[in-house]
Amino acid sequence: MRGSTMSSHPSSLRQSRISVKAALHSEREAPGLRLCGWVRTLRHGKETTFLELNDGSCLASLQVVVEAASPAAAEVAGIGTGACLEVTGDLVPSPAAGQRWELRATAIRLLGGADADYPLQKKRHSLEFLRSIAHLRPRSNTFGALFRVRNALAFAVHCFFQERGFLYVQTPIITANDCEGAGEMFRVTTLDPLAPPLHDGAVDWGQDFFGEKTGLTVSGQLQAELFATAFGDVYTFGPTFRAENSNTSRHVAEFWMIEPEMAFADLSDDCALAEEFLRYMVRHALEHCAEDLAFFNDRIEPGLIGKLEQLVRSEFRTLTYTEAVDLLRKSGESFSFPLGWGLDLQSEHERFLTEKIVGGPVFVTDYPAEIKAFYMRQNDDGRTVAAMDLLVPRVGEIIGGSQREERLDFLRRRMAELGIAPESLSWYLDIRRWGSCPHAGFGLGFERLLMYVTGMENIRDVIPFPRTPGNAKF
RNA sequence: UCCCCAGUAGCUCAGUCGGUAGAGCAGGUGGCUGUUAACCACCGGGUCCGUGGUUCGAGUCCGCGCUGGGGAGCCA
Repeated sequence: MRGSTMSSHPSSLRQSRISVKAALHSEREAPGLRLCGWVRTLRHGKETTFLELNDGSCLASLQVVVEAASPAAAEVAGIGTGACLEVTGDLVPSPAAGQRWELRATAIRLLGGADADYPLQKKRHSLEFLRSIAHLRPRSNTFGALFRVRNALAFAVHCFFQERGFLYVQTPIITANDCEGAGEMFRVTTLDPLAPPLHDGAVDWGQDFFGEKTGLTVSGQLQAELFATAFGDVYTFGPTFRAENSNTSRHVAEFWMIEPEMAFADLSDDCALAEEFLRYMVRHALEHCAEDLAFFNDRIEPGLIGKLEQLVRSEFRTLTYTEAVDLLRKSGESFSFPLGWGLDLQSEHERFLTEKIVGGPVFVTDYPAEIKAFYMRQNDDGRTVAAMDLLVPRVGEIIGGSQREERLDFLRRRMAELGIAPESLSWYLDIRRWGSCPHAGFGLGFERLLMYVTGMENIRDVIPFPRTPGNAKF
């Protein structure tokens, strides 16, 4: 730092400041504390002004008491909700109900004012409105709680895998595979959109930056498989992109996916890992995010904590696809979509399975080969593959995985049936050619996990700045 | 992309049979009060999403469009 104009520069603030969370957890009175944060609400009186200061360190705000006689009073005279303050004062037991500690201000400095147009008011706002002010919604109770839980679970993902010896691999964001069948890709190109080079009337992708047609990844799985055949157990955790024109509460164009891949593992190992993973995430949230989860339990999904505690204790059910279809048939429920062996389970079927028949998470395994991807291992019955979906109430499919086809001839035959050119995936086939091994993995949508853990019902409300068709604001 | 619903003050909403706009919160002023979604009184605040039509007259009825939400498909 240089220059006398920086005498009140932020670094000195930073060194002396303590968080609201630390203040609220204090064991004793503490004079001369300094805090910085944003005013959630304030109540002016003749003798006293009360304001609630929140700095995102926890859900609760700290009540700051400003006596009219104090020099701090002048500074808060004209401020409104949303203003940013530096507050110095003494932490003392609060004489009134509602909070254990409060800060009696001795000095206040306005760092950033907020006028009456500040959109976040001290009232309940709709999630739709908050979505339209995504740059400000982290300052609300719901989104404050949400992004603290998101942070805790992102960290827990790494803890879980690192504790078990999985290698974290960063698979590419830009990729040339477009035959995975996982969804439409966003195109990545440096060609002039108004005058692309042409060859035989079509765009000549050979002249593009990478010398071939490329896009943003729809899955890191194929590359994770390559690493699994060198390191055994690996995982990815990164952004994933789908250019589908999906308009639902469960889909976004950019999301974060967790994809473990295990060598020397079959489908039951895969299910076991998924179950252990989900239980670990939920236990981590219960242990580290108690205050925020209590908020979600009260305001977002009544019974949420009970549901999560139940999940930690119970074993997940597993049904084969064939059993699931039978159970749905025998349920007597009338569905609007047809049900039959060989047909894909519709959302209404999946929801009925997990919410009504099982009443909790359920694996559905061994789907007909025709409705699943080319890389899934073919079962001995000749008509099903070793696939699994994990379904949970309210969210639906949260995990999709499989044992991979490790037998070169089986994989080649399946690709030929589906018209996938072997040259385009020669490296993928090479893994089966030299030192192939049984392996399995799954993909888990991080945002869907957050929906399940917090009870939030729209995926756009569990990611900082959601990307959906027609919307890439912020 | 398809089906359904909605759009009125900064926010949440009401608005009857088609007759020209209302409340609470927020803001301003004053009062009162260890308050805590504070309270009381008064004041300011409107492109009724846009556009075209029906009508003497449209927030209200009809067409088209835009935006948002719910559901479906695709999936994580």
